[in-house]
Amino acid sequence: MSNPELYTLSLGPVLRAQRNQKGWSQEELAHRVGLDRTYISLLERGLRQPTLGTIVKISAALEMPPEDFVAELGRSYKVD
Amino acid sequence: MSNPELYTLSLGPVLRAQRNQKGWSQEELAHRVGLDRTYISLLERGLRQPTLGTIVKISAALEMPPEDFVAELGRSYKVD
DNA sequence: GTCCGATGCAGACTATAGTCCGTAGATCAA
DNA sequence: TTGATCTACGGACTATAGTCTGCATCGGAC
Repeated sequence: MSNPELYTLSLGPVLRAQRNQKGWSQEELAHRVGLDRTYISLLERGLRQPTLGTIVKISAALEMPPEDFVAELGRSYKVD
Repeated sequence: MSNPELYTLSLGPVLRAQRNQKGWSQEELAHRVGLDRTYISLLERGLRQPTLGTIVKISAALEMPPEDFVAELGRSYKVD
């Protein structure tokens, strides 16, 4: 896990795509999920690794199964 | 999210079941995943909320798709 | 009885998730 | 041009993920 900017790269784009599809701003999504607006920004840019609970809350707000996020992440995840 | 001991309840048992199925001790799993033994114990007892990266690493060690963990979690997760 | 591998658990610690300010630049409408 | 909305980003902060050490307990082997 040497480069924290690489191994969450896929989550951000998926999150952003889903959010845009709903036509929501980062602020609107943040409000619906109960997170901070700047944190959504961090997630979309792949600068934060959310906890499982956060993923579940976000996906609930987006009406998207949480497994989809994880499936995306797993796809680009490199172990060392 | 008032009670942190409740909303991760399902992950622990799943993790423990998978580990036992492999016939591994907590220490052996911890070593394979690259985590601390006591932390595996905390996870199995539902006292910690792992990050996505941690889930992916654990499921990789268990040769189990990470989506399965999340599916289990989502099933018992309560919003508020 | 003792020994040993496995687990629970406590405390003190470090790393990072997540919050809360504020500012700046881009875009678009009036 | 001005104003409004959206997003990137910084800094300082709080909450919690994850480590490390050590000790207690429980079973099973002997």
